[in-house]
Amino acid sequence: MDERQALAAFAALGQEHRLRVVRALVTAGPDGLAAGVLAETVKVAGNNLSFHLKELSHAGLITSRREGKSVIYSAAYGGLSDLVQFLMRDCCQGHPEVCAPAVAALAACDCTTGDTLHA
Amino acid sequence: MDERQALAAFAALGQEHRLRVVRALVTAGPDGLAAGVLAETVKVAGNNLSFHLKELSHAGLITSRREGKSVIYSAAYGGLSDLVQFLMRDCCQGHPEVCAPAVAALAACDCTTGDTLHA
DNA sequence: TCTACGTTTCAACGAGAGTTGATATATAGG
DNA sequence: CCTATATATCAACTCTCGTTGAAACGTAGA
Repeated sequence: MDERQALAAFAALGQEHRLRVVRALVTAGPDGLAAGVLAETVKVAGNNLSFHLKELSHAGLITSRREGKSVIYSAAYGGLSDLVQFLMRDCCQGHPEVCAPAVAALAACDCTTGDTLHA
Repeated sequence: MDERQALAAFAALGQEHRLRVVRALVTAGPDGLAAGVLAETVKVAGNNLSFHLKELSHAGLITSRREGKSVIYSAAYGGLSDLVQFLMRDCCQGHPEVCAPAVAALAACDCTTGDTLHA
């Protein structure tokens, strides 16, 4: 992930409705949510949501697939992972000792066991 | 870190000049950089940079201290760490298995040895 | 084919972000 | 005290972003 991609991703997440959409999709898991359900969840008009979904998709944070009349959106976990790694990679430049605590905190969140991180 | 703080942080990072400032400060380490040096580094006019620095500071991503005539800015590693943890915590909700690869990738970046992460 | 449903696109509007130039504040030296 | 340097603040402008309503598209069932 280069700076341009990271910039688009951060800008996409720096908007209330879009951040809520991403969180909802991340929580929903790989099955994702239909656009209509998502609209109700984040309380945004359908046409407006469509605008935000396009932006999130363009930023590589979500993906979509059609299922009958519905369009199902789901989180692009790879994109989110890349974004986290982009932040951490920068953090490691020059003075790696300063971000070691962050890595330690993340390691404490053992995702394979389903434990959640309480920061 | 709650949603409001994360929103402010993402919005702050979703701007070209501000993202460059943060990266420069993160790379510079705890010693930080003077406002004037930062202005040259990111090629932004001083008064304009001051505006962005205030926003980054308000988002909890950087800190400042005065040293003589200069004001030295440095990265708020805690704030950045919180942001990463905010993303990962959400990722762990509901379907933890999907973000396990991200955690594994971060664990491979052993910051205590100075290794950088090549994503 | 016609209708209903779900979603997307488009143009227009209003609000807010980012930039610029001029001005103000704070510190150090002569 | 006066000047120079470094940074911050302010008002004004421009431009982009987010929202809205109307219309179009695409799909499924009668």
